[in-house]
Amino acid sequence: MGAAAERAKAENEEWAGVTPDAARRLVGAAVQAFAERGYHATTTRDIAGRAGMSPAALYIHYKTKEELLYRISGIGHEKALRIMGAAAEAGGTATERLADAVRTFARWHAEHHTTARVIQYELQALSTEHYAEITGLRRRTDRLLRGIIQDGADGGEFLVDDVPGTTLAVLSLCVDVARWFTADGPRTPDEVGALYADLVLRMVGARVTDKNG
Amino acid sequence: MGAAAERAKAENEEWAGVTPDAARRLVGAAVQAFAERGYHATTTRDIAGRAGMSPAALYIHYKTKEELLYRISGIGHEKALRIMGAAAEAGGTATERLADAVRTFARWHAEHHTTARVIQYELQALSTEHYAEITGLRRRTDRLLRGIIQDGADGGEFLVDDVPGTTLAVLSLCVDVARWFTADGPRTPDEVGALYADLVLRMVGARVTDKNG
DNA sequence: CGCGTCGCTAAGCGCTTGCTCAGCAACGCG
DNA sequence: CGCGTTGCTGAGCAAGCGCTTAGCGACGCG
Repeated sequence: MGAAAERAKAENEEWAGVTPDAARRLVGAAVQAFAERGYHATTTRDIAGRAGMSPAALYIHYKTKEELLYRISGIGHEKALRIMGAAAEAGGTATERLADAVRTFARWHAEHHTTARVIQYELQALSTEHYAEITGLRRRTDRLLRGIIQDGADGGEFLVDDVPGTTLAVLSLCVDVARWFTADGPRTPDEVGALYADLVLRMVGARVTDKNG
Repeated sequence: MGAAAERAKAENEEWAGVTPDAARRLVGAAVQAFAERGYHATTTRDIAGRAGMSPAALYIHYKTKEELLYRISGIGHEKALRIMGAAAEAGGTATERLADAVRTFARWHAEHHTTARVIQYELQALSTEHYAEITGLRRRTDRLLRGIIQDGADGGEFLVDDVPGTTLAVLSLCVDVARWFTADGPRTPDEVGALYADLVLRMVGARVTDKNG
């Protein structure tokens, strides 16, 4: 299986929850198009074309183009929230949980940079109601990360002056991976995750136990 | 002078090099509109309206809507490059230069978050030639920052495993300020600059000389 | 005054956009 | 077989887009 085929398969699995098949193909096509050109520069004809359909077929599965973006945003942000939740609720020290959170969160933004770019940078195109709903998911993700950092600061593992500010910076750092990451760059998603986990542990003043300790 | 008037004045000074007056007003209007809605969602009628003109007047000063974005991107990226250059070429230790670079660079992205958002997140709307030109400016900014970090690593001031990766992360952190910063948030641009300078010094393993040392 | 120039506007052109609608082939069910 | 349902297409509508063009009032200059 070639690299392109593998990527297509991974992208298909990402939207496994979307049925029927045509609706899933449309979501995949929309993510690609939105990530490449942006929401407003993408036409419904383009999306339908990529999914192998006529423009009219799109409207059987989605009421509007904005609904497609909303569905993508919802699924993507829920996945991001689950990743952060898994790390926050795992056992271990605050240092271990923070490293795990940043490693998996940053890695996901690299591996799924197409989806991540759409859900992080095209939010403003959502309707007011949908925007508010998605913002709620992001606030929950933020709270989980802040909880880990607060734990570490309270327990003396971390040396942090400004917990909300540091949380914001860490989240910002991970999210922005979606902007610059490309599959043909020099770094794999795993490497990005490892690098970022290391950098963030330094940011919070955690004692690093590897070669830099 | 009210806050809004002060902001308008600051925005006017930002484009002082653009003449005549009508062309400058159009640039200001375009920056606001692009930052709010994005390039593709902004109409030439909207830009002209904000500048107090008819749609046709825009085309006396700029050949296309894209040229407006190109001018804004050029001026903005040159300013960003100058900020990074001033810090890189100043005297002092690598630690001092890095702190200065991050403080001023992050602060500019907060203070001019409207402009910064446009030049950092609407680049893909540029023509191929213009995009290449702007990318050149960004590479120069990147090289300046990498130089500082490399100096600190070589001289033993910093403990950095991956200089290009760390440079990328620092730049990404500062740039992303433009995405989340709002004037009505809890932090001033100065505070963002100070916080980010502290966080970045920790990332590179610099010895911190203040209360955290 | 006469006349060209400059900055601008009202009107609108050609095109693309998001979206709709009538109709059609395939299918399941009695 | 008959018939409704499902998933889709070809054609196209109203609206809005970037951009153009003809022309107008204010001004400087001789």
